[in-house]
Amino acid sequence: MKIDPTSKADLSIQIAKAIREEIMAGTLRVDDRLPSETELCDHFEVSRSTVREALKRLAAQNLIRTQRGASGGAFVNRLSYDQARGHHVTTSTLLMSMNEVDFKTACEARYALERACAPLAVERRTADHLATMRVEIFRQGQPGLSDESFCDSDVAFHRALVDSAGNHVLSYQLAGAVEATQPLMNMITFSARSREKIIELHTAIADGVENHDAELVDAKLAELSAYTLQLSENVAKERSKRKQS
Amino acid sequence: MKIDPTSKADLSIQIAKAIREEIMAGTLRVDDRLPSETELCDHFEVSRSTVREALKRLAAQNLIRTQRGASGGAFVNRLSYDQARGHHVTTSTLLMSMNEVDFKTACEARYALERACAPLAVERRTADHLATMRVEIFRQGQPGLSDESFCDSDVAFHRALVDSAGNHVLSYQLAGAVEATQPLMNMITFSARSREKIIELHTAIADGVENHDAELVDAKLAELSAYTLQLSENVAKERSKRKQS
DNA sequence: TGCGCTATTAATGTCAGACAAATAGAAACA
DNA sequence: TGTTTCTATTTGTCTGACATTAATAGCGCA
Repeated sequence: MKIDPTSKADLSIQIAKAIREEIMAGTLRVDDRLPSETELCDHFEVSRSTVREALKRLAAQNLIRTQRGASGGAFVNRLSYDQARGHHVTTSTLLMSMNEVDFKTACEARYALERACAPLAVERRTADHLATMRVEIFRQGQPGLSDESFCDSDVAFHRALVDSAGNHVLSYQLAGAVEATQPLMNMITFSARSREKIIELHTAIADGVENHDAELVDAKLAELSAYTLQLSENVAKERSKRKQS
Repeated sequence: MKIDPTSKADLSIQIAKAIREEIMAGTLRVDDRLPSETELCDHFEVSRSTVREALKRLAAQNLIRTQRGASGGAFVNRLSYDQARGHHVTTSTLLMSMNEVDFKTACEARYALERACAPLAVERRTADHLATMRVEIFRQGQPGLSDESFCDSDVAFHRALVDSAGNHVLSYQLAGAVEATQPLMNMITFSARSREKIIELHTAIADGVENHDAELVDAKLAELSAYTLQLSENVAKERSKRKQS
């Protein structure tokens, strides 16, 4: 646990790295207390500001949490699925918006992954998951629902589908793919007719999950993927038409 | 872009959040320069240390990069796939080790996702991907290879498989699932016989990808998944036996 | 004119010391 | 014994200073 003062890298980066490696190696375990800021200053022979900047870096990754007061300090944080999911979604969303990922690529990735959940979902789905899916389908059919709310409900539906596979790790990994496509989905205007079609597919998927029919779920997800893609292409066409005129 | 000084949350957290939201909303775009630290101090009415801690938080998420010197400053960073992948792998690994994810769950998630790539991989694989896969298979057959190196090669093989699907987003999402299982895989001792079996399956997969045979790839991945799981169960049995004696 | 060196300047990185605020635990007290 | 107060410890914030880096303008000189 040492740093190289001659290195070009900023001291706070080096210190953060040193501590991060101790956490990943298991030398520092969940809920262990790190030395106090003053002790870290002594150890690394840097000022308190530098130590603090290093700790903030770690806190930004949810690796540590801090507490004030006597017997406070910085503690190794247990990374929860929720925290990790939130991070993953943020990063995925930014990655896709900054690199101008086209709808086709995003859509393809999303449905490929979702279809991977189908066999597990039909096997393990609980009444809770089914209920959530049905509720969201109902919401989607409400008249006067904004496009944005429709998309929100869509995400909730798909999240329930993914969760019904009963595998935390899978749910976490898919959150990025599913939720990060939402901003792209929000750019699509869903006509009453297209909503009807989507609801029909959602219903078929929910039925398939309920009846342990993996093949049906897979087929309907493929259809949904193709249909979503087609809608996005229509939007693209409309836009280029408007540009010309 | 304001903060609430009466809030309980730390100022540096609030400031980081405010700036992060501007980036996510697109108000601040890639390569835009943020105001200098001094200007941010004036704007948020806090000290420079506080502003700096906020910036370090954002830097830890690769959202900004900083440059010294005149015309330096903090710039909105374009999140690269590599950076995002690195983050994702780190987080996934920690998530799995801290929450004591069992091998079965991790393995199931990993292979479910990998099988989702198969149809795309057989369609789009390039000569490069195939060559990488063959090279790794060759490495895996070298005598005297340590278990760790064998696992490294295994990861490289699977990464090539995933990449051959030709979808950046998919590759990014799967990196977490594939690479984060490596520490768990490293706990398995691969006998000469089990290595032989795995190499056989890898070869069949590579053949399937080369010959555009999605069904074969899918089947062999399923076999590989089952076999890996079986190996891990043997390890678990051995361990419990040793405990009793 | 055009090239190369230097000084300036503006920005981040680091340091030092102070005070504020929170909190747990000890001490004093009813 | 229960409650309050005090104290010590630790993180959060502020202030001001200097170090380091790097772009740029200015200057001298061929």
